[in-house]
Amino acid sequence: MSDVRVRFAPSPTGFFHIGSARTALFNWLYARHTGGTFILRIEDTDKERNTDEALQVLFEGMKWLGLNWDEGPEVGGSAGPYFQSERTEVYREWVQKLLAKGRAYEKDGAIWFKLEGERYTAYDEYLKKDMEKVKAAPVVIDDQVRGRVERAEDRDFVIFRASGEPVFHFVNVVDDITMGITHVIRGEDHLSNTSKHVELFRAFDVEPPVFAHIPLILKETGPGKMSKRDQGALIEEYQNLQYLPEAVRNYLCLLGWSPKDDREILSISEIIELFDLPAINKTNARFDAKKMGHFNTEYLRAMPIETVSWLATPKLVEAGLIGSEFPEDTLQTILKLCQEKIRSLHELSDFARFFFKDDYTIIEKALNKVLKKGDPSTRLNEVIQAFSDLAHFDAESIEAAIQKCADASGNGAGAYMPLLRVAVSGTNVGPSFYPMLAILGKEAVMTRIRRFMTENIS
RNA sequence: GUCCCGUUCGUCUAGUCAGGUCUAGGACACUGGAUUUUCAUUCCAGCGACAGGGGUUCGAAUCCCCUACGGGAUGCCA
Repeated sequence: MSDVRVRFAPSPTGFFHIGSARTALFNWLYARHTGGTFILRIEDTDKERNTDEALQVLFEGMKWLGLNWDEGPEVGGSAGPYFQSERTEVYREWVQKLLAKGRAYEKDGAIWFKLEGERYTAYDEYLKKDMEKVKAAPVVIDDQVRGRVERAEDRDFVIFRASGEPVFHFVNVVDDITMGITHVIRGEDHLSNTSKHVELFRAFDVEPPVFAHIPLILKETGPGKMSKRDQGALIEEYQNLQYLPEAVRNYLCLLGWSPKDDREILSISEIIELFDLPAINKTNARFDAKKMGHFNTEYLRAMPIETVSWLATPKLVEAGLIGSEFPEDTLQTILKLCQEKIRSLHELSDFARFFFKDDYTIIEKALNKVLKKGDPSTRLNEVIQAFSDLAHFDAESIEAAIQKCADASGNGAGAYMPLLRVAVSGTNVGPSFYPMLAILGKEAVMTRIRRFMTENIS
């Protein structure tokens, strides 16, 4: 156990943004790497935006990604409460310290933090008016990611609104002090705010924590950072797509960090061991949905069939394809065939439907393609004949039977396989062909071929 | 406007701190080929980058300066 204490401090907005998730992840990784403590603190000072559902989205997203917290909501801890909405007394007490020291003052009903330095008035281009400015000494931070960064604040800023509610910069610093935070790992969008925060730490006579500002995640196309409206920006989307959380987490780790060798698929324990602050990139990373999908596919393929079955069963039951008593060994045989073909679990119900149900739809395009060449009825009648002679309907026998038809007609097996596949599964894309027929069984295959002929070949 | 941060294949990145082993490596994507007498998988190959300029040096992707471009901040949002 080390004395490292890091925190993830989201404000509940009703969605879990991929950038926030990555910030949470990096904090969690650092805590686990150092044997420190990972704290979850809810920054809900903006009351209107906070609802219980919003909180649940956050908690569920964190848990889904495997980011368990050591202190915070639900688990408690000695530095609580962990909701800023419940820390009003703490903030009142701490703002008094500044007031007493003359480092804060009231104006327009709000409380302002007072910078130290020579004062003058100057026109502000951004605010488009004259403002009182301060020649404050520059703040220097030794950022673990970006190195030495120097910046000077030049205006007093509000720490308590006229409404009586404290402002982000203030509560952030007070909480980091009272919760004993040693390392602040957050998005680069806060880098410019850090001088405000360091000014506050100093005004409280507290040594600031170590800072590490991580790069942002940019939208896939177009300018700017990922916004909640962009495709793939929300963790909920991956949950809905039934992506594997390990895959999402692995991809997120690699957005702004790398193990410094050619490895990409890494177990979480390997990542925990290798992860460190100075190894984080300085450059913003652009989100890539295809690469994210690639990780999911890799993880899915590597998954033990028992796990695939365990994950897939509820989905298949929900889709009405199987009952809960479906034989496990048959299910696993089917899933094994599907596992190597699908890219994500959410494709499974559609992909495997024909294994369980006769009501699969025949895809128009596939049908036309397959009916266009040769003489489909003749081919299928040959197959029916060949199959009816089979004593054992296993993959090898089926292959031999088709081969026999192909040899006899001189057409090649290519004239039979796509046609048969459409007849028994409705599509020209699917699992490995011969094993697939074997699982379906002779009776079902024959019935489906006959039905196909009467319904689709005039 | 001002301030802060950044810039290697289309994208994620290795290499930069400790200059030569870099005719710049890997992955995703894309293109082509082989395998599968189907679709997919797999395998192989190809395409493809040090933002530009100046300097330091025997030697620069790597160090310094300038420019350009990108991102962020500049709220009584967080």
